[in-house]
Amino acid sequence: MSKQKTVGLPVLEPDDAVVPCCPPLTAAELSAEDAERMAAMFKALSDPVRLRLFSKVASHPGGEACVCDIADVGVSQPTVSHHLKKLREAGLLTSERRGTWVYYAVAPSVVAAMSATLDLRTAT
Amino acid sequence: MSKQKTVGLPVLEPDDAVVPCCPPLTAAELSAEDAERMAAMFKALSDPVRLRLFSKVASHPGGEACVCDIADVGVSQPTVSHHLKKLREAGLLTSERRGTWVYYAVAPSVVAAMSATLDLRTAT
DNA sequence: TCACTGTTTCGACGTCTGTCGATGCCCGGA
DNA sequence: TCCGGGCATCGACAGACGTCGAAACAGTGA
Repeated sequence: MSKQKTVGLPVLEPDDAVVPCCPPLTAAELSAEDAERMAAMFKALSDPVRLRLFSKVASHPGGEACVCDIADVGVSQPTVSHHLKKLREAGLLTSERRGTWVYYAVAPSVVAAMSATLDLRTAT
Repeated sequence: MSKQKTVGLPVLEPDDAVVPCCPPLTAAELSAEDAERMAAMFKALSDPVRLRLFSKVASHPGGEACVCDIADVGVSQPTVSHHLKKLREAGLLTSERRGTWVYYAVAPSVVAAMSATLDLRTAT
């Protein structure tokens, strides 16, 4: 819980992350743990500012963008950084520092999992 | 802020509802208004209890269930009712009273729209 | 080395949200 | 008509969340 000040940016290891959690909601009742995990992902997108930030990253060529390119969403930069951190912690974005700038990119597998979870195709 | 219309709760007409809001997040930046609307839908699923309730309804045969069948999620009944109301207001569920019991059903179009919004297939 | 810029972290504040018990409304059965 | 059960609403409270300014950190260029 306490990432002190040792590393600049952990970037969230792919195998330690949030990935495998998403049976379709129609398949069976979610367990309490799965519900907790899924809710955290939806919560990450439950804020307009975060949604716009995510959209800006996702719609950028290559699915990645510099903070400086997306920071204009009507709130202060500390707030932007705060929201990007939330998206990172939810596993929806990854970050990478390249010289002066930090680039954020979508984590396709996690987003695809969310989409699949909402897939209602079950009975035909 | 901007919550003034309060939708009595009458089942939410299909054409007056929350439906058409969801371009894929990769297609273009969300406008502030669209972001607001989408965020509201994600927020409805951003709570573990709501997610379990929704899952219970969605996984029931026919995609509908009586409140009495799904109310066991570890919180009090007023709380269950409160969460179902939230899901209803977000357009994800519809409710219908049948005699003594109230049945909730998923609104497939709205859920499908959310799923489509998260679809990352775009650039290739 | 220093100065400058981009980004994150910190601390604080007001608001929103989930939760509960108590209460009220609606319906079916006696 | 009254009673009883299912569900919604009300009012209140603690905790979480979004927001900001100030400050710290990281890299570049001179």
